[in-house]
Amino acid sequence: MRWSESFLPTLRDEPADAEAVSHKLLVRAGFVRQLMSGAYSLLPLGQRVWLKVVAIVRHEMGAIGAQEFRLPALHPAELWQRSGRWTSVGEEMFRLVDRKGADIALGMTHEEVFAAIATELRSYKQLPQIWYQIQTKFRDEPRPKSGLLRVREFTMKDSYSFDLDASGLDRAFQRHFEAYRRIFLRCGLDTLAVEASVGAMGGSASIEFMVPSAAGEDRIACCGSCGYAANVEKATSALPAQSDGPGLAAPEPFATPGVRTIEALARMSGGAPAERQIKTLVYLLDGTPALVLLRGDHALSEQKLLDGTGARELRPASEAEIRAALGAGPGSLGAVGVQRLQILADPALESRRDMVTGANRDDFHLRGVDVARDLRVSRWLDLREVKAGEPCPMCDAPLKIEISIEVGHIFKLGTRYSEALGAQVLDEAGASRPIVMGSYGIGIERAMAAVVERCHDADGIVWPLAIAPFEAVVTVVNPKQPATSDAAGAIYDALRAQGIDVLLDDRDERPGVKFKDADLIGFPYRITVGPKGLEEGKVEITRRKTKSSHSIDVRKAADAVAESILEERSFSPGV
RNA sequence: CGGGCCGUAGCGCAGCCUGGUUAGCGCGCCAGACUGGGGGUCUGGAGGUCGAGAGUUCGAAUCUCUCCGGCCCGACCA
Repeated sequence: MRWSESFLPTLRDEPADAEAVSHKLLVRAGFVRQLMSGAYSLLPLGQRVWLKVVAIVRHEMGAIGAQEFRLPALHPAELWQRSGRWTSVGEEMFRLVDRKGADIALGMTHEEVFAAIATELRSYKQLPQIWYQIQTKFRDEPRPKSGLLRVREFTMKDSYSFDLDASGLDRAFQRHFEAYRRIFLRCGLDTLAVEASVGAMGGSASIEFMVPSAAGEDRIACCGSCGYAANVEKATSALPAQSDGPGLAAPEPFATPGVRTIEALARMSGGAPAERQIKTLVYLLDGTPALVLLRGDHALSEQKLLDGTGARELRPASEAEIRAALGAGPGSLGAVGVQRLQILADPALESRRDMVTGANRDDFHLRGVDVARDLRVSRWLDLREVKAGEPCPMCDAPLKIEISIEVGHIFKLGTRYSEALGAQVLDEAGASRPIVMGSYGIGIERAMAAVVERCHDADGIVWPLAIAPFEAVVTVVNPKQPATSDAAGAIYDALRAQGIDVLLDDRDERPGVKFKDADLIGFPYRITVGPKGLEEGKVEITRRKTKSSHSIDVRKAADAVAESILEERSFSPGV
């Protein structure tokens, strides 16, 4: 392709307000344009990258025996009502009404539709199956942000596995795990596979593929020593055992005027350090109030509370609701003597003695509380959010917390959707069994943006060869001179003849403009053809990644670049 | 949904507080000239419902109200 005949608009200015580096670069270098909040047009350069990522995904999905489908984005409400998600997903689903008055959804994921097709499976002999598609998803995000990283319309590769039993699911899950590793590696992304909350998707286990980046929205806890890694929504840590004194024969109230916080009680004379306090929170779980107990210096993970209780919805109780439930305001709450409410407690409190907690009477606390003796804990649940520096649960090395972008997520779903939609097969014994499903997703545009977040420098994007919009650019320094333009044209033709994805920058621009644009867009190889070099029969080859360049005989340039590119292409990542 | 900010040429912005010629600037764009290895110089030019509507006023980009759109922080998030 000749640049002079193409629409490849680069900009001098960055978009205002944008925070994410990838977004600024993708706009400036002419890959994307915003249409509205959360909806982006891919320009020719963006589409080229998109197609290359998709090609890698297709290749690796094919390699694990997956078959490609193409499902509608328009879904009948009835299908989502059958799984129960018509109501449970809430406002995140785009909904519309057709001319006949029927409720329609724009698909945000396709468990229901694939499960509906899977009802045609009749025999265990037809299993296992892995089905996938690459298709547009619609999610009415409350806050789209950071360019392509969080949008309302995007492309997802979503696949679904169908097996007779849990061990079959384990195999499909493992295959996806390995395929995802390869996909991201081939795209130039080092991902961290982390244990994650299954969230509203349901199921027994899930793993997220995370790319560490400040532009991310998830925090993950990881151990540099043993490799343990988990989303903070799921992560745990080992805590040193606390040794408590014998305490008192019974809890003893004491006045704490004006003390409303853990810190204030820790500072007060006669108070107690945060790790000797019991933090009492009141939450409404699907509308029912419950007490949530944590050590004073620990923070609640709402996702863990959600996952641990199986509640569909949760929110902190209002002050009025707290008063109605416990008879005191926040700051003086405790679980001692509470009979009617469910009490959920974090294991860090187990068998602690001589603790301090609120007395359910304004401006009073209790000391000498013995958890086992004085509290009627309904359930022990891991509720604590891990903090950086706490010991790894596997090896005790200190954990790090990293901000990351979620580029892929794989779920062991189980039979939730197959039962809801009636997808079952007869097993060897002739018994009907619901198909065991898994679901697996990759956000294509988000992966593209994640690559840019990771691969850029002060001058622009540094695309990995495998997904660069072009593998090379031939920059003609003075295209008006027949000698340079002919030499550049010959190199361009020779590269194309060898199957190299090459762009000819034959624009009538100053050299500096072309070099800046080439760096901004991020072509992995640049061949500079100009009068200075040609006087000696030379052209220059520059690697974007290293900014290193060398002169080479003009007749050898095309072959040298082609050879280097073909060699780099053949790179096939291990797992 | 709560908090903050912003809509003026393709992009980035000034002007608004204190209403008053023909609404400006930089980049980009078009024509021409000089130029030609890291966003060059000069000359000439095109391009605007000042987000929309209503109001106040002799007069509104500017003041008031309503609405729409966008960004950032938080909440939320498969």
